[in-house]
Amino acid sequence: MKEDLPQFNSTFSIDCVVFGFDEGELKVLLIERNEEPFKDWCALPGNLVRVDESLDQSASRILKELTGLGDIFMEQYYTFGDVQRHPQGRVISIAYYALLRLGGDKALKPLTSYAKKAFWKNVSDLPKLAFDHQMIFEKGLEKIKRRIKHQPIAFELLPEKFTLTQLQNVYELIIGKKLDKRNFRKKMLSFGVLKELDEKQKGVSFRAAMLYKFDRRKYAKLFGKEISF
Amino acid sequence: MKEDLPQFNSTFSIDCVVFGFDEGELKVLLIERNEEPFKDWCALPGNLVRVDESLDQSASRILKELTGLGDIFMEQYYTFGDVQRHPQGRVISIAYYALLRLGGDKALKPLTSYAKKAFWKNVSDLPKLAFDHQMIFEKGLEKIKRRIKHQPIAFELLPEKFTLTQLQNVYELIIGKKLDKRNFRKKMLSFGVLKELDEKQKGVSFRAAMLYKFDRRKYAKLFGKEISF
DNA sequence: AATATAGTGTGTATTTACTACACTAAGTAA
DNA sequence: TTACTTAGTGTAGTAAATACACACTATATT
Repeated sequence: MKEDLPQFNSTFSIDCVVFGFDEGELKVLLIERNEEPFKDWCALPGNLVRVDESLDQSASRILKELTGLGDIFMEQYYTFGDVQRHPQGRVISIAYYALLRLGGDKALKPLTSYAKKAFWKNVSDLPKLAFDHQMIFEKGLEKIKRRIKHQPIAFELLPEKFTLTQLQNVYELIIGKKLDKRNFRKKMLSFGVLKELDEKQKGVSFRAAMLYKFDRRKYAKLFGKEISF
Repeated sequence: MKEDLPQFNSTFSIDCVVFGFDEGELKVLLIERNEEPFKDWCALPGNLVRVDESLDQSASRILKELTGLGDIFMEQYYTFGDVQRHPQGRVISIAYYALLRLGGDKALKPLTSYAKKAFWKNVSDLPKLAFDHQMIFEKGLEKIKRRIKHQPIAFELLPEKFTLTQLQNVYELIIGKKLDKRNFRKKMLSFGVLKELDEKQKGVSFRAAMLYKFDRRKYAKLFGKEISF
């Protein structure tokens, strides 16, 4: 059974649920497998953990190979270890979610070196996934839904400079309901973690909105006070 | 290196942070190791995962061996995988916390079949721990601190029947600050997940308090509404 | 028997946070 | 210059969280 797997000293793998926000949609990065098992199926990007790397390093490596980017916001959230989850033997998978800035300038395309095909899919329109990746995805989505309510992770999905409307869109998408614009702004600004820039949105065919950025210093000063929606 | 370890097909282990509440203190269950490495050191209870059991099953088994009890509240919370964390080779450890009803009647003693010694220690007074167990413990404590603010896990630390004062004690201990008694009661009762019994505390040298129990049915009906402190 | 202690049990006023809601201003395109 | 689209703002009512004061019960100590 195990002989089919590449030679690493143990069989644990990392799987990543990579979220991105673009064109008002929440997307997730999938690959198409070109090996058995589940050849030609869609799957979450992942790989075996090498003997000489930590779990976080392994996840970073996978993301780097996949996107070409380093320094991506990423967190381990659960480990899946059902006996039957991999048809060729016992493989335990440590799952990470990652949040990626897609918006605006550079429309990020996954690298083809990593897999035959890699592409963004709207979270509300996923194909069937290989292994137990459906479950891994769902648990990941649930986690960021919970987390966004208490911690400032929405910014990780937006470009450096963003408008309050974009920010609100991210919240609405992830939480899954509409928010009142005035209340949203009031509350968001009241946390004091946003910096208003002297700059406006460009290239839009209507009144340009003010740009803001997330101010990590100010956030650090809050020290545990919750930002919550 | 790896040859020193027992023969399981892969080297994953489970480590458990078992919390208990007794005599107004939050305690954690430790063992004294009687094998190398870290012979005679204190450590968190844990064991290797068997090929034919899932992670949850493995954690349940360890808890059963340790306490003799089944059906313990327990949750996986993080996986530790630094390359150097085990001196004899690469061992990835999946960490669980468990909450145990110690209070009142049966003062739970850990079974000696599991380890030479096993004992309860006050969380604020821990000895040095083997491996990276200090970190595993700290992360576990952090997790339940967070969780108790949003989900009804405090009940898992109390006997079936408990008083509101006991419940408040648990909250204060875990959250780490004093709460106003009247407000605590009002808020706690307003969630509607407690059932007042026709029964009072016994064997106390002062006015006996009303007993309550947590009503799982009512809680299930809330469906996502948060209980929060 | 008096007193100190430690716990239960209720009521109310104040402050704070949440919600609902509609218009004007600015920029673009035709 | 007009039509269109999105940005941006304030207030009032309601609900929730907090802070606070007192009365009652039972026991232990002197």
